[in-house]
Amino acid sequence: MATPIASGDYPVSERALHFLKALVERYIRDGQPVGSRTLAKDAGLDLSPATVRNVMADLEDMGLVVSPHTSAGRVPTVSGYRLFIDSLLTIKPLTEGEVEAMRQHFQHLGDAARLIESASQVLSGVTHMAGVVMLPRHERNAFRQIEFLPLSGERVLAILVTSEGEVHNRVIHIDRRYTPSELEQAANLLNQMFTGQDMREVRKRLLADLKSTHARMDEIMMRAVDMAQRVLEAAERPDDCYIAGQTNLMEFTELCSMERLRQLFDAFTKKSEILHLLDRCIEADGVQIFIGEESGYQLLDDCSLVTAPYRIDDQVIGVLGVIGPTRMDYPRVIPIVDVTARLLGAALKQQ
Amino acid sequence: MATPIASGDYPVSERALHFLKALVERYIRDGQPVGSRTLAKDAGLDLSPATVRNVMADLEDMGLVVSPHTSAGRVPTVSGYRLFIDSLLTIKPLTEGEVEAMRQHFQHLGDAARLIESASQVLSGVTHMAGVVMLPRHERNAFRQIEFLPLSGERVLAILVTSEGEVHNRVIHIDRRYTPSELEQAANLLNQMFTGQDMREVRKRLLADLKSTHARMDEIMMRAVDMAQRVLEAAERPDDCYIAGQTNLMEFTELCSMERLRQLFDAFTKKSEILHLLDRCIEADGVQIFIGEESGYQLLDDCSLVTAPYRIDDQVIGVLGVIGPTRMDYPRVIPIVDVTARLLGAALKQQ
DNA sequence: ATTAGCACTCTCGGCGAATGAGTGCTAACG
DNA sequence: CGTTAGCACTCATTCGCCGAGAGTGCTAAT
Repeated sequence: MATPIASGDYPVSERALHFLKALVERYIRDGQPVGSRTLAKDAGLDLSPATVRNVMADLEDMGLVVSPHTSAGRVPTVSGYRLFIDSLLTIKPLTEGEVEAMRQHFQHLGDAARLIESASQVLSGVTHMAGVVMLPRHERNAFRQIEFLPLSGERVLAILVTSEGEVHNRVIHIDRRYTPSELEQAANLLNQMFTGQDMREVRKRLLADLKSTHARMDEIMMRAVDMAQRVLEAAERPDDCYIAGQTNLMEFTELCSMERLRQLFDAFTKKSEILHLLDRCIEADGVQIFIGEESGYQLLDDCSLVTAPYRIDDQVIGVLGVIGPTRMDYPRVIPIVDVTARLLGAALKQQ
Repeated sequence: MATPIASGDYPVSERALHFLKALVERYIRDGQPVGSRTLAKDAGLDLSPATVRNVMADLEDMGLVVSPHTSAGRVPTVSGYRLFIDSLLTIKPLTEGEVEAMRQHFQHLGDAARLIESASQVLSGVTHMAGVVMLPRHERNAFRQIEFLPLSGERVLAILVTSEGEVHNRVIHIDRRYTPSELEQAANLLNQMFTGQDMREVRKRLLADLKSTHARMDEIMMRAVDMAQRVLEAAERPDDCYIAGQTNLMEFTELCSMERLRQLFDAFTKKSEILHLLDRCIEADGVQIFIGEESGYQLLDDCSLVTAPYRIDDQVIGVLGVIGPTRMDYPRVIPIVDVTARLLGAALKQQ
C-alpha cells in the first residue's frame, strides 16, 4: 500500500492498480474474462498466478472487477473502467500519418452539412464503431433575408437565409391568394426590420409582435409576421445529428442480442435521446466519457460513449463522438475523437 | 389434369395448384415446413396424407416446392411463390376502416418531403416490415428563379427554386470576390433566360453554352453560367429515397444471421442499389413483385420486394414499396402497397 | 385413383461424461 | 510477513448418444 488512491472509499495499493490496468487492457484486447495465469504473464511483474489471485480477490471486493461465474476469469466493472480511464490509461497518440489521413477527408467539401456528415463517417471508419456528430449551433446566427414565392393554390414558399449561409424553406398554406407584389411587400418589410439581427432575437420579437400589437398592424404585415413565424419554427429545429457506421456495432459479440440491437438502432433513427445525451456534453471542455449505465439510458447499458465538443475560435458549437461497446479501446478512441473534433472545427472555420 | 397451366414447361393439374396454394398460405402463416398431414387437413379436400404426399412429390419434381431435409415438410421455392402470386393468390382487400386509418397519416402535412417520409412510415408501420419510398421526380419541373448571395470570403450561396417549390442550395467557392450588384446582375441574366423552362432543358443549354460560346460571353455571364451549372448539379441528384422500419426486419427469424442483416442494413444506408431496383419498377403500371433472387441483388436473396408506382394525374412520378422476408403475407401486403401509392399520389396532388 | 401400412431418414432436445479453465484455501517457504 | 505450490472444487462448454417425433417414399391392398 505504497501510494493509496481512493476508489469508492477504499485505498488501493499501487500494485493492485497495476494489475487492474493490465486486466482492463487485456480484456479490451480479446474480450474474454482474464484469468490469473494470463494476467500474471501479462503484468510483467514476474509473480505467480496464486499471488495474482489474491490481488484479484481484493479488486473484486472493491467492486472494480467481477467474474461472470466461478470458473471464469475477471472482467472490469463500470467502476473498474472508470478508475482505469480517470487515472490509469496511457493514451496511444495518433501518428502524424494517421492524422494526415483523417485530415484528407475534410478537404474539398463545400458544404457545412457535408463536413458534418464526413466527420461522422471518419469517426465510424477509423474506430469501427458508430460515429455521431451533432449539427453545429451557431451562436451568432443572424437573420439575413426572407423571401416569399407564390405557388399554386393558397400556398406560399417561404425561404429564409441566415448569415451563416443556412437556407431554410417551408411551404405555408394561407387563407387566400396573395399577389406577388403583396408578398414582395411583406418580405421587404421583414427584411428591413430584421436583417442582421440575431435569430433568437428575431424569433422573440416576432412572437411578441404577434401577440401584442395584433390589432394595430395592417393585414399585409400581420400575414408577413405569421409566415415568418412559421418558417422560423422550422429553422429553430436544426437539432439534428448525423450517425454513421451503426452497423459496425453488429460485429461486437457482446451486443449480439437482437433485442438489444433493435432497441439501439431504433434509438439511432429517433435520435432524440442521443441528442439529449450529446447536449449534456457540450459544457465539458474536453473529451468526456460515459461508461455503460453512466449515461442514464438503459439502451446504452452495454455501450460507452466518448465525446468531445468542437469549436470555431474557442467557441464551442457542437459535440461529436463515438458509440461502441463498453469494452472499447479507450486509449486509441480518445485521441481519435479529440483529433476529429479539432479537424472538424478547423474545417468549419476555413470555409 | 383438368386445366393444365404452364409452370416452367410442365402442365400442373388443378388439384396440385390447389395444394400449392394451401401450402404457400400455410407456410406464410407459420413459417414452418408444411407436412402432408397438415396440408391434407388444410386443403379441405378430404384426402388422405398419402395422396397429398404424391401430389407434393409432383410439385417437388416441378421445382415448386422443396423439403429442407428428408423428414421435414415442404417449403415453397421462388418459382412456387411466383406461380402463387401470378395466378393463385386471393387478395385480402383492406377494410374501409383500415384505408381511413392510413389516410389519416397523410393529412395536414405541409411539405412534400414530409409526405414522402410519412408514406414510408405508414408502409413499415402497417406491414411490420421495411417501407421505402423513392423521391418524386417531377417530369415538368421548371426553372423558376435563381439567386446568388455573397458569403464571407470567396464564397457564394446559390439558391435555386423550381416551379414545384423545391429549393436547392449550395455554397460555391469562386476565384474572386464579387460585389452584391454583380451577383444580382448575374442572377437577373439567368432568370431572364430560363424562367419557366424545363429543368432538363436548362441543364442542357447551360452545358452547351459553357462549351461553345465560352469566348463570346462577358465575364459576369460566364460566372453566372458556371455557378448555375454547379447548383443544378446538386439539384439533378434528388435521387434519394426514404426508408423506414428497417429494424422490423430483425424480427424475422429467417433473416437472423448477423452477417446478412448487416449487409442489408449497409445497403439501406448506401441506398444506391435499392434506388436502382426501384427505378426498374417505374415502368410497370401496377404492383410489381421481386421474389428472392429475382431482384438480382444477392443481399436480397431471402427477401422480397413489393412495389407500386405512384402518380399525380396518371403521370407516374415515383415508386414506393415494402421489403420483407420472402415469406411475407403477399395477399395482404399487395393491397397495402397499392393503396399507399394511391394515397400518396392524392396527397401530393392536393397540395 | 386412393389409401393404409411400414420401414426409413432426419432433426431436435435432453442427458451425462469428459474437458478444461479458473478459483479459493491451506500449508510450506524464504 | 509476503509469496508460492499444491489441491480440491466449481462451473461452463463440448461432444456423443439416445429416444421421440415428424415426415417421407414405397408397396400392396382397396
